[in-house]
Amino acid sequence: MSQPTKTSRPTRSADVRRAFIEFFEGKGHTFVPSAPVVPHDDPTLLFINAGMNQFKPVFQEVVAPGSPLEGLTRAANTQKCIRAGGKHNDLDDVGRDTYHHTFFEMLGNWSFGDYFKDETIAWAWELLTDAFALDPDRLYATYFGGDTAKNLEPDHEARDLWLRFLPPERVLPFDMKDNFWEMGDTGPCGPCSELHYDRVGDRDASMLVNMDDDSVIEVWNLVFIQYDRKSDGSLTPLPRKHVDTGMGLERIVSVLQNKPSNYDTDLFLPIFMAIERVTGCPHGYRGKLGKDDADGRDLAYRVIADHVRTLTFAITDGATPSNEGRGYVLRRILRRAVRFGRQTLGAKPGFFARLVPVVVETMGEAFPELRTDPERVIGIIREEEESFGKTLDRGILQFEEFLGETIERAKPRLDGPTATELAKQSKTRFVDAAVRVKKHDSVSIEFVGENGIRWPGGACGLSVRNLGSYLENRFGELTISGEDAFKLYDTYGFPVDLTQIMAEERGLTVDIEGFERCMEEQKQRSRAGAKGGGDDSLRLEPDQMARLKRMNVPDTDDSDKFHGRDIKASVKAIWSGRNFDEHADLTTAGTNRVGLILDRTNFYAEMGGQVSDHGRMLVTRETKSNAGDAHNGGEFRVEHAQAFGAYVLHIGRITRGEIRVGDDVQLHLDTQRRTHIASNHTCTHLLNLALRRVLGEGVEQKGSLVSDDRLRFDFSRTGPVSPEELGEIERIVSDLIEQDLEVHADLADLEEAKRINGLRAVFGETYPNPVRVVSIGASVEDLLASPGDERWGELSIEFCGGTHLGSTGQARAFALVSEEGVAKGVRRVVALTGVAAIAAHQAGDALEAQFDEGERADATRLPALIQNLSGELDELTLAAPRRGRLRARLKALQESAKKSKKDAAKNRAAAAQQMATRIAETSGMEQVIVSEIDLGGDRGAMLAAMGVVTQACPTSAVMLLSTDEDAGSVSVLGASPKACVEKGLKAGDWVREVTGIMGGKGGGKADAAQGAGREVGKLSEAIDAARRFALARLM
RNA sequence: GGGGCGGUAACUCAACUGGUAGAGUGCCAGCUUUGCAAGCUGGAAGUUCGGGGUUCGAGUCCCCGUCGCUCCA
Repeated sequence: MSQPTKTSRPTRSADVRRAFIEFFEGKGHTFVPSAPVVPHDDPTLLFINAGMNQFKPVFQEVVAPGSPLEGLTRAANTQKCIRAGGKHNDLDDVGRDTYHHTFFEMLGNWSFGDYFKDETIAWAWELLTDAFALDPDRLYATYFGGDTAKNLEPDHEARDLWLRFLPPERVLPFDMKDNFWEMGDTGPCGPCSELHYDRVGDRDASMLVNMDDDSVIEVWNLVFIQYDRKSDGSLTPLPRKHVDTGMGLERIVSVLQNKPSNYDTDLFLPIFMAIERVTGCPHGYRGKLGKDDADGRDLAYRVIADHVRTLTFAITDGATPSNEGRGYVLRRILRRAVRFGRQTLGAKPGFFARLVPVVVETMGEAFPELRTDPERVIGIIREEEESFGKTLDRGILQFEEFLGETIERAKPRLDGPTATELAKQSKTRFVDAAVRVKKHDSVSIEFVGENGIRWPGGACGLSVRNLGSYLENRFGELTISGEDAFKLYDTYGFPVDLTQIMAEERGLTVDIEGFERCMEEQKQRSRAGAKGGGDDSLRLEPDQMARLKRMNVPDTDDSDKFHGRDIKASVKAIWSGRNFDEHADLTTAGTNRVGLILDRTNFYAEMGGQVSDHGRMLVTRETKSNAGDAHNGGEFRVEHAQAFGAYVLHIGRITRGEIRVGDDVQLHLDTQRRTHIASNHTCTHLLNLALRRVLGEGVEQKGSLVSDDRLRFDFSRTGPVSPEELGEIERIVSDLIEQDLEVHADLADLEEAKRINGLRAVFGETYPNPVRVVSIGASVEDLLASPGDERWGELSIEFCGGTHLGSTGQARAFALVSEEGVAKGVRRVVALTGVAAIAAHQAGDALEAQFDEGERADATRLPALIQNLSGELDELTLAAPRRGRLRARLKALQESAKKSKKDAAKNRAAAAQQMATRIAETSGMEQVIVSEIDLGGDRGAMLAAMGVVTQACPTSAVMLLSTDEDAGSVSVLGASPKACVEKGLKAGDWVREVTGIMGGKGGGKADAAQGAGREVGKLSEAIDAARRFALARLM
């Protein structure tokens, strides 16, 4: 008995999204746009997998000052999520049911220490029954029923709040597994409460809740974060309680549209239509599952639709398919989709990339970032599809080889061609295009190819006839070993089930258990390897930060981090990595590193790609309580400084005496290091500007590292940067240094600053307000006075919190030292400044001089010179443009060296030929020719001579000996024509015998052999022995 | 982070337990042929990814590096 709708129910997915957000905006929530699915700054997370990810710092109470999250108490949004690769989701399940996805949207509302269970539950009820107009009789609520073993009370509070809206029989308790949420082993956690919806209605479905029944599904999970779990397992109530809710958009839309499956909604139907069009599959999506979907066609539709969403979003947000980390997850997802498309739907190569536009079209309004550069996404996917095709081709060849070996093992001898030969013949047919038929014996094999990839079976046309039954008749059942199947998978990326299909078509089976065993071993190995490297860096986990707060340790005041002068501060805490200690000294701390927290600091902590300052701390006044002690003047060497939330941890070693909490210390920066860092940082900005000038506006910063000895800058760009362009970039930066422009840095209002013409900000980065603007060549004041001024477009203006030079001239010099690709579409340059840059330029000058000399040098000296120059060219730190030029010159030198070497060889060969002709003439038709020849150690020439002699005297056994005075050895070559071999003279034995006499070794084949003797003096003895040996055999 | 496989002529790939680096395609020249992805003959083209080692001798074996592919974490 559904009541009349108070509000008209939203049905289009776009309306559902909007209605949800507007509902919560109406309840005082701030709309915070979805974070990118690729968490660039969180290496522990492959992808954003829940709405709360971007709010983690708020829950952990570690929001950096000035962050957009600061002061946030209520938020709502729809968050794009990817679940794949982690423990959460098995990729293979996606598409087999109606609700697993690798990509989905999570609608959510949050309270950060603001409202709690009462409002959360009331609003959830109001949204579903009023704004979404769902039938209240079909809703069931669950709450946490407590856990006696863990000493946790049932959440009666939530239960009672539900009873305001629902009868008791539809408010159900569940255990830890279903209704208690934990982020990790430690940290914030708490009970949760879920809303479930009965798709059928007019019944009591309470027994079906949480039973994995397709008709009764969870639609909304409300998490009440009220505890903090300590490392010892105990729970303490949080001072500030939070709410985190999540409602899967795909699922709620299916409910609102009255569809039995997420895939039957308007989120997927347009994609299905596009798949039908792009694959040319004659049948559309039917929505069948499992047994009803016998040919797996609907499964394929679902897999492809899900995966194209994932790939489109992930690539848009900056990830790329690759062979490691999250890139690898993407690669697997893409390949899975491509295989389903090609195998089941008969799609043509490149079909998957053509699905990107439909995703952009349907989702572009909610997620405008999709529209920025869809061509890039299409390009990356297309390339990846193509390389997958190559992988499969290689795998097919390898499969044929293994197949041959398998058959060979089963029955070593065959009449006619061996099975291996058969497989090899068929292999060449694979590589050829179109249709070929190979006939032999009773075997007829037909392969039909299609633009590079040949799929076995069905739709795409590869069929192998008769081979299977032929083999079966001859050998009975054959099995491809687990090792072979695993090797195909492990080394060539060839999917096992494809191996199975191909084996079956040939009447073979695959040892799957053996395969699994190999797989398990591989996993063991990887895990063992992963444990090796321990991370010994000192870190402050959220747990410890909370503890510092309770110890009343104030946030570190870092407002002195820019000026670089010494300051005084006092020690507030000492972190050993395990405990907060009262003191640390040489003996207790030993060589271990400890972390100090001060009330204020002038150290710049590692941030935004800039490394931290180094320096020293000297105890100036000891704490009164210990004034009597003899712990005079402690000294601490700071090797690293890192910010954790609002605390700056100074990491380093005690170098003298002792440091206690409460001590006053003098902070002394390593100013030389700081200057180097500033120089590299300022030049990074100049470089950014120069890159944009030379390579165009398409240059987007993708990463940056500023350290004391170099700077590294990654940017978007397809294809390498030419040496000319590099030279131009280097010149522009050098010019800007030459001009000695003043560097300005000031805080500005974020919105105002964003309007400045020519401002560079990093894509996807969030900036605090007020934001620090670093401008080179114009004061921030001037910029803000007329933000639209065209002149600013020519300047370097960036949001940046780093340390910089006072003016560009202090950098003194700049040298680009390398340029390389780091990922598809991303290039990396490394550069030096200051003395290091000057040194690089000087080294370049010196090397250039050597080149000048080398180009005038005599041909005989050239090889040695080239070796030397090429070594230096690789070893020396040089400016990249110059390196490019010198490489070209080296190439020219090598060419000319090669030419003279070839000429020399030709001359020697001519000489050798003359000598050889004379030998042949004087020897006549003797059966055995043993002759000394004067060719030094030049084996090539000797071989040429041997060729002449054997050609002139084809029936003679020939041995040539040449003394190499320099090396003190005698090279020996022997040749024995077929007739002589048959009589028992094998060239290998002959040479071995002769070289043995001269204290050397040698060997070879029966018809030709070579070796060398060590004792030049025994040459004539050896020659006599050679004759005797040969004649004895030939008698 | 831990494994597996690979890098040879412009391209695609051969080369057995270490023993004179080859084939097809393409290129160049000539011939034949007045046409279309034609035929014949000849030719040029190699730092076998870089460096070190073992060896009488290394494309091949060992070590280091580099690049590509691939699996696992």
